[in-house]
Amino acid sequence: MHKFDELDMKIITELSRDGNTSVPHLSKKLGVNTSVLYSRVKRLVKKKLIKKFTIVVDESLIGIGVRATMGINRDPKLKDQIHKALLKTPEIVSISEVTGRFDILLTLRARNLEELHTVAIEKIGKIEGIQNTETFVELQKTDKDAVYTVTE
Amino acid sequence: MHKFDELDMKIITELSRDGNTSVPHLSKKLGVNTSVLYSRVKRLVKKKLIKKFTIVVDESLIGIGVRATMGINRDPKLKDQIHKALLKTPEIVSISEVTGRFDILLTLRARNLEELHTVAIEKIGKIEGIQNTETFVELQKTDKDAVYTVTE
DNA sequence: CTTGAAATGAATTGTCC
DNA sequence: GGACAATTCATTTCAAG
Repeated sequence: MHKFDELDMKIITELSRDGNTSVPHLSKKLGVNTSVLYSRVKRLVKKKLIKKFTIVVDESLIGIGVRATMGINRDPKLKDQIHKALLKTPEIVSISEVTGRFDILLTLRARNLEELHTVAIEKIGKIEGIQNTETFVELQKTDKDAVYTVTE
Repeated sequence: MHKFDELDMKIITELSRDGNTSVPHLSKKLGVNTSVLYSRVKRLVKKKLIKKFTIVVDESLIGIGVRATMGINRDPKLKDQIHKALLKTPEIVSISEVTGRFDILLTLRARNLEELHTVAIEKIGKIEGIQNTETFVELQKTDKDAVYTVTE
């Protein structure tokens, strides 16, 4: 995979930090011509290295006070219908099938611990085929800024 | 917290989906005046409900073949220095302190299983005060689009 | 306070080197 | 890939409802 070079990595690193900078501004920062940067960004979007532009929302400001990860074991025969049921649960943010002690790891958000508890017991715990759940309530989270480099 | 209304929620939902739409375009979609939308977006950024604009990168295209979650138990006395050591490990994407069976959940990325294994054993496992680790390799992940609504 | 439109300024595209 | 000119678009401002 030699499709992307160092400049591409710099572009996605910068856009990860601030996806709203204008191309002319970024071109000055990176010391490349604006025309070049326009075609690069367009290419990165076209090749899907940039999947999408988005925003990061501070959910604590709109009443989301609790985030948690939940480990789940399930009946393998009911895999698909469980996945569908999880998709329908609005408090679930992501669903990962994993190796190891659990079959699935979920990321959840809720207004408070009580609501989280209700979701865990009343909604997720009652999905047919879910054998046991274990909840890890997030106390503090640190996200790192992604820095991309050429690796191959 | 009655600071944000339905229009604000629509704005952040749309910008989550596409953080690159122009304000005039969005104003047509939402049926509100551009002037209104300009002041709204500015306010949302100022109030930090929109933490930042960013991009989503498809890491599989640049050689990141494996993602995993790792549960860790640690010596509580060495909490801070462990956190620092984890911050320095480039393969670690996020660090969450949690309740339950583990003290910390990490998100990791690596080029392949071998590299993940090396990071787990040689880097993370050798940090002083880390008592045991358990790795959950991601086989398949589903992320949901966030949809924000007024909740209070 | 809200809307819309006009004026400004900046971003984007295309062309040529 | 780089420079520039032509164009299009976003943004601010202002005036009227």
